[in-house]
Amino acid sequence: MTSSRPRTRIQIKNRAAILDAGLDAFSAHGFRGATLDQIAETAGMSKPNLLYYFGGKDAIYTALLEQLLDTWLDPLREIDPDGDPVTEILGYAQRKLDLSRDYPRESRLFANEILQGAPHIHSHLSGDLKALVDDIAIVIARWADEGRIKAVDPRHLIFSIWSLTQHYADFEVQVTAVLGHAAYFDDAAIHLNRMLRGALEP
Amino acid sequence: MTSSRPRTRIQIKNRAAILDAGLDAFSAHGFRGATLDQIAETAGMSKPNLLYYFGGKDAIYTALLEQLLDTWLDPLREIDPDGDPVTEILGYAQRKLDLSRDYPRESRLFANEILQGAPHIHSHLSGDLKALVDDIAIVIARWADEGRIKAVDPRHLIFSIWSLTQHYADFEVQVTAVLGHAAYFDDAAIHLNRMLRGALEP
DNA sequence: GTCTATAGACGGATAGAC
DNA sequence: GTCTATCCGTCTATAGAC
Repeated sequence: MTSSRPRTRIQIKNRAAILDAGLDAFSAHGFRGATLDQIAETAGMSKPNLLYYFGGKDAIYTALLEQLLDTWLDPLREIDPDGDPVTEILGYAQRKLDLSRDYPRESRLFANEILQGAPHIHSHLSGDLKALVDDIAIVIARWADEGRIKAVDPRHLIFSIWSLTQHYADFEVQVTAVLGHAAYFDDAAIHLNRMLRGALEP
Repeated sequence: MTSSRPRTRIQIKNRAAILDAGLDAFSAHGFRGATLDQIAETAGMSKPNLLYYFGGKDAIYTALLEQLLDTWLDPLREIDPDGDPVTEILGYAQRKLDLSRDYPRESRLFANEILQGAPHIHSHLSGDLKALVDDIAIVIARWADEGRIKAVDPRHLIFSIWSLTQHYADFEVQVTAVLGHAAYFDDAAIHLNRMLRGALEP
């Protein structure tokens, strides 16, 4: 454990408020662009009080990233090697799209971190993430070999699903501006389903 | 004109050095995360000297964005409404992928700006960009109506091409970490070609 | 055109009273 | 646990010599 466990109700409540405010700030401005003043104000407490709960700016950011990485890859782990290939891949894409709709701030936090060179999580990318992708890539390659989906580069297919789905959270401002309205996730789901089906079904 | 034209050779050279250094900094850290010290050092001059050429941090950033927006949409404008639909769309995707390969910093500059809410270019998105996408969407819709490509949501197809191609510049660190190597653009081109062909050909 | 020096605001973090 | 006051470093930008 890097930090002591919260015990009292007020500790739990304040830590949660800080993390939520931090997510607002870091996802909107990146690590260097966010300020403790801003986070403290959003969380409804003074800056020294905020620093009573977290050792510093870095500690808040790190806690958010760890929390995120812990759950961000779950949809990928849920792919069933024994399931129907098209169903499994489309289901994965849908779960990722759901994440973009339900947790856009988390998506943008992650995007900011990667965009700026992933200084805090580089080892995670070439460690856990690479290992997991390698595993799934074997499954997808087998499906292609068996002719159950079209020939496809497994890793680039995964990149495609990441980019297609995360785009709706990370570039939300642009999507909304171009469409002229904000409620686009149902249309996006239909579109992605059709596109991926066309690209994958033999 | 918002700024006086550079005249002497040394002015041209210094302004170019500043813009290049600014592109480095802003694309890597976002607007608020980048510093003038960093830009001045990369450009090889003192901070006051840098400010002799540009009015301030904002002026450098704005100049970079204007320069970028001016050329960023050219590949989209090159789509020929009278050409072969699949060829035109795949050609567009390839041109966008070339941009990600040849101008990754510009892609990340744009991504940072959008990710952080597009404060400097919001009017451009709902103005010029929306108008251009609306035009192309009509062409793509006609192609679909004529049965020359599969039924597809034109605007979401454009989003898909943007996300698929820009991902290779914006998430370069992650792509490299997962693949274990850096020279992936040829593979990406083959993959995108196959995927889009499968998704589009009737 | 380029520099040193510095103003003035803001950033993260701490001291110490309550 | 929470606050006010404050330290100190960094940031953008300017003054003014050369």
